[in-house]
Amino acid sequence: MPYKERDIEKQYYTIGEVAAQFDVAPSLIRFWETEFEDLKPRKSKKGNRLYSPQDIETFRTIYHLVKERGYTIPGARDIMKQRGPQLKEKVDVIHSLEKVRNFLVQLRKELDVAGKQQNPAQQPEQ
Amino acid sequence: MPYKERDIEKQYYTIGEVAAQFDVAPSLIRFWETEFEDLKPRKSKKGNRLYSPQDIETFRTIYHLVKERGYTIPGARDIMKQRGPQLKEKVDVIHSLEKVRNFLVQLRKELDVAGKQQNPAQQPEQ
DNA sequence: ATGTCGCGCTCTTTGTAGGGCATGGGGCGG
DNA sequence: CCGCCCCATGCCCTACAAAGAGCGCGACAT
Repeated sequence: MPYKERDIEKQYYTIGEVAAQFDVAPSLIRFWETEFEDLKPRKSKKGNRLYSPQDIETFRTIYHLVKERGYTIPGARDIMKQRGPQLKEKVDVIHSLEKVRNFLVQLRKELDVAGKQQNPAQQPEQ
Repeated sequence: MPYKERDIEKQYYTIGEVAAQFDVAPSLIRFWETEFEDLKPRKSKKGNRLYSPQDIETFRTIYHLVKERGYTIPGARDIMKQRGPQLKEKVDVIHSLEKVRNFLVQLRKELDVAGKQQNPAQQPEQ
């Protein structure tokens, strides 16, 4: 397993928060809910979707397959059935690396403010 | 004469033969030719496509990715650039790590120039 | 031999069904 | 009133298929 990060995670997110986090439209999240069995968030009494951190992970996996790897929706469904656990670890690793990257970017900002004179390092992409 | 000529003929397949072998329409093979750089068969003087065994292998790979694994065409193109589906996923991780490493190397350079600061960086949030 | 007819295969260009969402309307609740 | 709910419908590309035209080769007659 990838290392466990000590995040203070909210228990539930609204669809708007999830949409903002991944920069997608809420309609896309609702649409994927009709396409992927695994993406079934809780709902409040009123009917609003309540996304747990686990739901976010599921969404992230789908997002990775469809938007970053180029699977069709049926193709992504198959992969999630067959190689779900293995795949999840890879996605976790990539996500952890992205967090580290964000941290480093922030760290450099602080160092720039403190030192501020030399040419800034090129920021890693992706 | 029959021996030699038959041998030469077997070096190449027509589009109809390839289509029959994979049970697809010739139009699909031509379309994929416009989408995948690697699928460029020789052409006769007349302009007819001549598929070598290597071309057949290339087509088989594309067929596998698009029809059996469920990749989109852009997704399959990306995979084709690599040297194998499993390798590709490893390469993703390695590539990410290399980017982070390059960033860190550059960051260390900056720290050498800037000298030591006691400004404690915060843990990455999230 | 040689015209020529037709058939099968190919070519390129143009048409199109459906996948993958987005948008708009009407309603509700905090 | 803003944000979310649920539909229904709209709509733009992707991923091919169909249409229309041309070549070449065998058969058959000349």
